[in-house]
Amino acid sequence: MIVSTRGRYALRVMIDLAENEGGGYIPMATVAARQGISLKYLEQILPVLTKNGLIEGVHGKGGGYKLCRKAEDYKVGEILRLTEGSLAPVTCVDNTAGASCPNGAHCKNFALWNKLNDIINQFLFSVTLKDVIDGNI
Amino acid sequence: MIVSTRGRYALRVMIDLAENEGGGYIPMATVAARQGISLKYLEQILPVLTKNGLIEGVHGKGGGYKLCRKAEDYKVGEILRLTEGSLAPVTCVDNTAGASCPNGAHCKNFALWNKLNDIINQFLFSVTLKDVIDGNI
DNA sequence: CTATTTACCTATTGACAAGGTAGGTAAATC
DNA sequence: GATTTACCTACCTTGTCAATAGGTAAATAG
Repeated sequence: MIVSTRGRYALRVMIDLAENEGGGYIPMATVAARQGISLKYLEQILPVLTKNGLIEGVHGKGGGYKLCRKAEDYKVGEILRLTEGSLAPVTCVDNTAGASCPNGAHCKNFALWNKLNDIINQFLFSVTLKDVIDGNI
Repeated sequence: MIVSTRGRYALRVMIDLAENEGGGYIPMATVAARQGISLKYLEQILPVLTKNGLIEGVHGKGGGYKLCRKAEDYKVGEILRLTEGSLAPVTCVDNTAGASCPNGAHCKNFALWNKLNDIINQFLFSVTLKDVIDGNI
């Protein structure tokens, strides 16, 4: 699997925030209930999105989360890469842990995995959050 | 990860068999040594390839393995799907265990995952074993 | 100022797969 | 009959997935 529940849930949260935005902040408990996802689990997935400026979180009563940009200004790949850590389809091309294959230059399969990685990234970084919401795939 | 060592090793074995073929059968111990892969591990990866007619295995002295077709007649995706079981990038579109999402019709993300799955398959089933050997990627 | 609401942080857990190791059996050849 | 090879079954260790649990800190309402 390239995308686990972490990335899938994050995407659903972003879509939920986009579809229900009305200027104010939306508590994560509301989103969790609406989406049928464990609040506690969501709470440990989201911080990476706030730290990287995709969403804004405000404490206290009246607080919650809000998108920082318009839906068309988010690439799906951006959301997934942050929450998943890596979108590499095979360890050989996974650079996140400096783990990419040292033998890459000599391996006949390396070009194959590299191309596969490119294709996946090109797709995921071409689709916006708005595209998903509008069913524009 | 979409492709684990099972698929990667299988691909390397197929390439090794293609590059070293000379009419006879090649013992897996030879391939394992050449590729630096555990023989015991390879032995439990290969049976699915013989059962599905990709390679032929012959017992006893002078035996070993041999490709059944020419290198240009194998699709990389074929080898990987058999050894990995599934190439689905996300459980939502994984049909191998009848596990594909029952809510697919209503889920906004389903189309996204479906397209991603299509793109990956289209690529892997367009590349042949010969393409990999020749660096034609 | 106090109580409440919310985000945010840090373990812990159970299930499962990945990546092997180990030890054998059955078939074919010399 | 001995050796070579494929083939089969069980086990093991490590790590990740998907949560659960129990808190702390900040902000607001009253």
